[in-house]
Amino acid sequence: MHYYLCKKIRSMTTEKDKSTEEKIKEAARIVFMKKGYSATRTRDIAEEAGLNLALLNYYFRSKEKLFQQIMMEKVQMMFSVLFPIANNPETSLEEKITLLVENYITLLTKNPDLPLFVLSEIRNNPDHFQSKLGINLLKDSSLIKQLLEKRPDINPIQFLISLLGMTIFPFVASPLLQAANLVTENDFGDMMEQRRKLIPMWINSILDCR
Amino acid sequence: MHYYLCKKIRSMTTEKDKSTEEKIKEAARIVFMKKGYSATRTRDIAEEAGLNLALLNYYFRSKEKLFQQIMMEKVQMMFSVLFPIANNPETSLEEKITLLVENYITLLTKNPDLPLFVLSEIRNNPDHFQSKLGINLLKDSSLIKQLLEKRPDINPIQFLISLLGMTIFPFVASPLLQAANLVTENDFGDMMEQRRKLIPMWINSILDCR
DNA sequence: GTCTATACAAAGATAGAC
DNA sequence: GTCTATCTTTGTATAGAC
Repeated sequence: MHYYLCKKIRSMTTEKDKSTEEKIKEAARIVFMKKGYSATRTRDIAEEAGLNLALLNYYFRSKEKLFQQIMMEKVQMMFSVLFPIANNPETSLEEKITLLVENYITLLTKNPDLPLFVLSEIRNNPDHFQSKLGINLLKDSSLIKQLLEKRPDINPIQFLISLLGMTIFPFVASPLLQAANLVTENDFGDMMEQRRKLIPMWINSILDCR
Repeated sequence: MHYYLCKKIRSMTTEKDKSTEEKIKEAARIVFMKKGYSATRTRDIAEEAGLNLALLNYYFRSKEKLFQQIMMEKVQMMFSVLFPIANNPETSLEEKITLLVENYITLLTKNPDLPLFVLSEIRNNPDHFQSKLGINLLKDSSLIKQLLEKRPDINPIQFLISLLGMTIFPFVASPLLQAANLVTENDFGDMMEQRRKLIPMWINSILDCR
C-alpha cells in the first residue's frame, strides 16, 4: 500500500522514520537547487539519496509533488527574513535596515543559489506557485510606517526594492559578474562581507541627505 | 544534404532565405525565454514557428546548438548597454549613470524576462556559456576611472553592483514582489518609469553626501 | 527545402517479489 | 518499506519521399 495513505498512522506510532523520507528531501533540495525542476531527473535524486527510484514515488507520489514541497520551503526561507523584521514594532528604522542587510547576507552566503532558484522557477512555471503569502503582510508593516514617517516624500515600496536590490542582486548576478571579470569567485565572499556595512551606510545617505 | 554543410554557398547566392531559418529562431526566442532550456521541447518551437519539427534539425543540427545561438544573443543584449556607456570617455560620470539607468529600463521594459533568463541558464548549465566577454572591458573603463577620481574611498565595483541592483533587480524579482503584494502587475510599469529619475537621484546622494 | 513517418533514448511512474 | 524489473510517455534526431 502506498505511503501517503498511511502517513498519519505512522507518524502517530513511530517517530523514528525520519531517515528515508528525509534523505529523499535532502537529496531533492540539492539536485533541484542545482539544476532547476525541468533539468532534474528523478533518477538523479534517487542516486544522490543513495536510494532506489521507486521510493520517490512511494513517499511523494510524483516528481511534481516532491518539488512543490521543496519550493515552498525555499520561498519561505526568502521571506522569513523580511517579514519578521519588517513587522517588529520594537525596532527603529535604522535597526531594521541593518538587520535586513545582515540577515540576508548571512542567509544567502550559506545558500547562494536560493534567490535565483526561487525567482526563475516561479517565472518558468507559475503553476508551481499559486500560494498567497499573507496579503498585505508588508504593506501594513511597521517598516513601511516608519519610512513614511521619516520621508513622506519617498515611495516606501521604491525604497524597499532598492534596498533588496543592493542586498540580493549580487547573489543572483554573481555568475554574470564573474563572466564580465568584475569579480573573481574568491573576492565575492569578501565583497559581501564589506556590504554588511556599506549598504546601510549608503541607504542612510539616501534617507538623510536632501 | 544537410543545410549547415551548404550554408555558405546559399548565403552567397540567395539572400532571400531569411524566412524559414529566421522563423525558427524567432520561435525559439519566445519559447526558450518563457520556459528555459530544459522545459522547452523542440516540438514547442516547431509549433510556435508553424513549421515541421524536422526543420529544426535541418537548420540547426540540434536543440543544444539552436539554444546556444539564442543564448549568445541574449547575453550580448545584456552587456550591450553596459559596455559602450562605461567605455565612452566623452561623457561625465553623472551622464553615464543617467544613461545606464535609462537604457536598462528601456531595454528591460521591452524584454522583462531577459535578465532572469540569462542568469538562471548560466547557473543551471555553465557549459552553455563558456564565452569570455572581453577581459577587463570594464575594469579599465572610463566609468571606473571617473568613480575613483570622484570618490577614491569607494570601491567602484561595489558601487556599480549597487547601481545595477537597483536597476535590474526589480525586473528579476517582479513575480515575487507581486506574490508579496508589494506591487500589482499594473503598478509595475509606472514604478519603473519613476525609477528613471529616482535611481540617479539616490545614486547621487550616495556619491555627494558625506 | 519541406514534409511524414519512425527510430531511438531518456525519464516518470508502477507492479510485484521480498 | 525497499528493491528489481518493466510499462508508458515523451522528446530528440533521422531516413526517405516529394
